[in-house]
Amino acid sequence: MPQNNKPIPIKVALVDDHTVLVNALADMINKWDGFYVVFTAANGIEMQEKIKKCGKIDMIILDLNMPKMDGYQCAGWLKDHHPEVYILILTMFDSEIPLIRLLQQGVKGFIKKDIHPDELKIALSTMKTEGYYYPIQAVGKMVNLFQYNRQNKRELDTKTLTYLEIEFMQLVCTDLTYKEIALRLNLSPKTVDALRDQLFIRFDVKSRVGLALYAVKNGVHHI
Amino acid sequence: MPQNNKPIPIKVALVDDHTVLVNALADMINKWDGFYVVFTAANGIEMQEKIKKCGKIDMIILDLNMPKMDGYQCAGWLKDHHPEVYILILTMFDSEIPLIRLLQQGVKGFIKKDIHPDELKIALSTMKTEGYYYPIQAVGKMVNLFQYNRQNKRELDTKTLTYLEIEFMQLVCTDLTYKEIALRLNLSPKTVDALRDQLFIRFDVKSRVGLALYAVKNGVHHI
DNA sequence: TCTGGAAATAGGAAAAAACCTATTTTTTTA
DNA sequence: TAAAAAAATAGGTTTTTTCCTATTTCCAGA
Repeated sequence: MPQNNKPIPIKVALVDDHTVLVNALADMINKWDGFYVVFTAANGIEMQEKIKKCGKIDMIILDLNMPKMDGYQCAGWLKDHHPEVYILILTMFDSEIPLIRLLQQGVKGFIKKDIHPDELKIALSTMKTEGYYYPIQAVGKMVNLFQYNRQNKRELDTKTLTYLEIEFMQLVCTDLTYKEIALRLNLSPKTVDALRDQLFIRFDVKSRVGLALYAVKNGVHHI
Repeated sequence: MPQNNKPIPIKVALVDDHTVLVNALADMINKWDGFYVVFTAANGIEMQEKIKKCGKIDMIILDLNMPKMDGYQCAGWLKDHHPEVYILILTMFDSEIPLIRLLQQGVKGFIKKDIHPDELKIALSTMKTEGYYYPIQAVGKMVNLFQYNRQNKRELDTKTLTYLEIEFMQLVCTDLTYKEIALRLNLSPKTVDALRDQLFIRFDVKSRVGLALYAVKNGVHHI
């Protein structure tokens, strides 16, 4: 079939465990000019299978919170096996913590679920033309990251977490005691105490429960 | 315009803070025969306004987890002001705790977001013809509720919570100590201790963190 | 109205969490 | 490379949580 002057549509895939929503989204995107949904999947495993079966895609929209294989893991796998695919993360929470991790995984876009469909279309179009899309808030965070790296003003940015801090926060969300967490992290219990107290101040919480809920809210721990 | 032999479409409203998704859902439902989306809203306040402006609706689909006014509160308000409206709850988590509360608020249907669109259509159609829709798992829970009420076999059903337990679980998700929680609940600290220990066993957790995460997972606490 | 079971209460002990302050080690960068 | 900053560590104290075991109170059903 001749393509005439119409451009070849961008091949999109959707991965989200909320099946109703992912289907509704797919229908919507299929109606847009220049986009075509190749497949939808409910989790990372299904995504891997369908990529093999359905062949090359240009863009993939990932939910961050999914069972089995979450958005980070999906992004990591895609980076390793299909680095040419543009990744857009669609997330529920207004989390700022995950940004570094997402950038490290080669994610090209990031958008919250409470946006208007028009903004999603803009995000996809921008990814197509510019190669990336980040909302203005995320751009601000990125600027902070650079400032942190250059000026070492850690305390100005309470939201971005180091890899150790992320590991610690995930262990905070378990039944392990701090002593046991210290063992796991190969740190002295006293170091873990200090780490915790520092995070109490940064996240403005007063107890381990506060830390755990912060972790969930910000996508560090998935429930 | 003459309606001929076509039945009058059911007027549906959607309330969910994830704007992209709610719009995609609305498009999907509008394509179905016999249904017509009157309005969508991002939260309970918006819902109240639009009900006044857009007039009578037949059915409303509510997300359980929303900022400002959540699904329970929306359902409560609707029960008081528009008792004739059929309420379908669309929820993210496979929560079983909220069932009693939803039933008390007069909710006529309950469905998870990980279902296939066809099942949503079935749910809406069934609500139209039968007046209610509950998936088979929820029906099992209801049977349990009756068994609890009739036989007092509390320990058989670890999932359903009393009003006090729900209040307690919500306070567990704060920085309050158990002593402070006891004060709020007008109970002795020792009673609160017993309540906690009992919930540890029922939910198979070993610490307050476990309780808090259980609360989030099961829709008792909204983050 | 008696009674079995659940809810509420209690005392006490051990463990863990939270909160101080201070020193050593490592890393950064001027 | 020396100074400064950050990370890791330490000792000790207080508070809170967790875990026992038991008693009292209350309520529904035989």
